[in-house]
Formats: sequence, structure tokens, C-alpha cells
Amino acid sequence: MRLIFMGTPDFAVETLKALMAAGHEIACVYSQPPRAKGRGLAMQPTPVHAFAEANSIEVRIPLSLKSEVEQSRFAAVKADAAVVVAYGLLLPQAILDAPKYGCFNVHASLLPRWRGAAPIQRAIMAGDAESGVTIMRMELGLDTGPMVKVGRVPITASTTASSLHDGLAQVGAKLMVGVLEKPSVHGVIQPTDGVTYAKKIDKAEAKIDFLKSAVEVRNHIHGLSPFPGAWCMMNDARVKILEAEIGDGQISHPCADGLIHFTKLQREGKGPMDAAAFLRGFPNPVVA
RNA sequence: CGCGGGAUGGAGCAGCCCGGUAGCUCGUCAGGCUCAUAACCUGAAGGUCGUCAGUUCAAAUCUGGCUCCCGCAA
Repeated sequence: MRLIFMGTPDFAVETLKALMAAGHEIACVYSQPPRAKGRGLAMQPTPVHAFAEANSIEVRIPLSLKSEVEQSRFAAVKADAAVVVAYGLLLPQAILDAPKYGCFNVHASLLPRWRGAAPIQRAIMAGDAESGVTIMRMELGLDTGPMVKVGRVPITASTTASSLHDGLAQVGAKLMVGVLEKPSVHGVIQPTDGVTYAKKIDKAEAKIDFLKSAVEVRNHIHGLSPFPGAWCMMNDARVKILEAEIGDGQISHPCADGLIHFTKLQREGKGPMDAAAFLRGFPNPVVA
């Protein structure tokens, strides 16, 4: 099929790769415009942008799709369908209606739970037992469309946002390819019960609150690992905690109901390391 | 030119300010000891100190360029 792909972060690249591998024609790719970010505030294209460019696919980076000009450009592609994965812009009705089979979205949660920006992190932080990917037909509302296909992934004591992200990206890519084999399918309307929204991660919430239970602290750490990274102070140094386990260990700290110990940590300017290595360069840490 | 930290045997660090023998903790290997341990003892291997140039009798250390890694902030 002739497709338009719309996406921005790494998570979306997996689906784009899978669509190409499945033999679909990617007519063009939409992504967020490059922004000045990172050290030195250099302009950097988004991961999807960079990948598409490396594969000689036309990249479009409009600031908005509200204008008639952009909408007619979109329609002029005459795509069979559009696949949207974490794009970052709302699609007006004119866009949604343009492709022959409509617009499909890959969302990293079991809808209607965790609609919105940070479903992966929120699921882990909330202590959910499982997460997943939902493919839906897009509507005007935020992640409200009828569900076409669902893939489930368990969340365990060792699941981090990073590992879940990678897992879901694979699952989502695979499901999306499957859905396009029967692009005319209708979806199941989302239940009205169990709707939650995954609001964007705010860096201010990254600091670890040891007044919570050990499990809550563990979920907080894993949900924010590695970005933006849960952190605490140790001997006047700011240290990111990337992985932790319930109970006592080489570097532990009490929570409301017991000890938690850190198994992977990173201090400023350094790389991530396990507890034993961390202690060699940072003996007798006092957690504050 | 947003602010800052860093690159030293396999891992984590010290040494740099005040140039002059390559150091520590751990790991690895060999041997010993022990009922036993993340135990202990003995010995060994392993590094052109990120890279290029400069200063100097002499550079891990001082000067300048470059590459790469990371924290903050956006």
C-alpha cells in the first residue's frame, strides 16, 4: 500500500522500519521540525526525520496541519492509509478523512487506560501489572478512536521504562503491519470505564520521595529510567537511580515500609554503573 | 558560542594545582591455606595515561586544536 507515516521519537521508528520491511510504499514522512536541544543547543532532526532522510524518503515538517495548504498537500499524496505513531500534532478532520482507508494510530497502552503523552512511564509508575499496545482508527479526540488490535505485555519487578519502551515498540510495529493486511476493518469502540490520562512527565517529579512505600519508590525509579531519571542526593552529589530492588543490598535506603536498594546508578558526568562499581569510586554514600 | 563534569591495565577511581620510578580498590590467572565464607595469604599477567601538535633536559601532569562520553538547563 501507499502510506503516509507520521511520527517523531525512536518509538515510532520501529513501526516505520517494519512497514518498509513489509513492502509498503512510504510516500512521505511527517515529523516534528528539528529544534535546538541538547548540549550546545544544536538543531537536531527527530529520530524519525533522520531515519527517513537516511532512507531517501521525503520528509515534511509542518508546524501545524490546520491550514488548508497543508491539508491539500497531504491529500495530494493520495495515500491508501496514514500510520501515526507518537507524532505530536493533532490531526484535523480533513486530514483524517484524506487517505482511502483512513488514519491508524499505534498507542503504547491498553486503551482506554493511559491516553496521552507518557503511557509507558505512567503504567510503570502506577504499578500496573501489564501494559501493551493498542492500534486504533483515529478520531478528533486524544486517543479516543475505535480499537482495531491489542497486544499485551506484562510488567515485572525488573521492567523499566526503557525495556518496556523497546518491547512495546516491537509489538506495535508488528501489530500495525498485521492491521494493514485488512485495512478496511472497523474497530471496537473504547469502553467508557477505566479511562485515564498519562500526563507528560514533569522533571520536578523525578526526585525520589522515600516517604512512599518501597514498591512505590521502585516503580517511580523504573518508570523514569533512564529518562529523565529518578534521583536523590548522596554526599552532596546528585545521583540518578536507574534500577532498584526491594530489600537490603550494598546501597540501600529506608522507605515508608522497608528497605530498597539500588542496583544501577549514575552520578553527574559519569556513566551508569552497578552498585559494586559505584562504591569503588564513591565509598560510604549517605543518601539524603 | 546556554552552564558544567569526564577520557589513566578488564571495571571503578587517585595522581594533575606544586612536571622527574604508573598508584589504589576490585576482577582475571597461578599457587597456598581453610569444614566453610563477597574469607585470608603469596605470586603473576595486563597501560604508547583519548588524539594531534607545542613548551621543556624531562609531560598523565603545563599550553593550544580535535574526537568521543556524560550531568544540568531548554
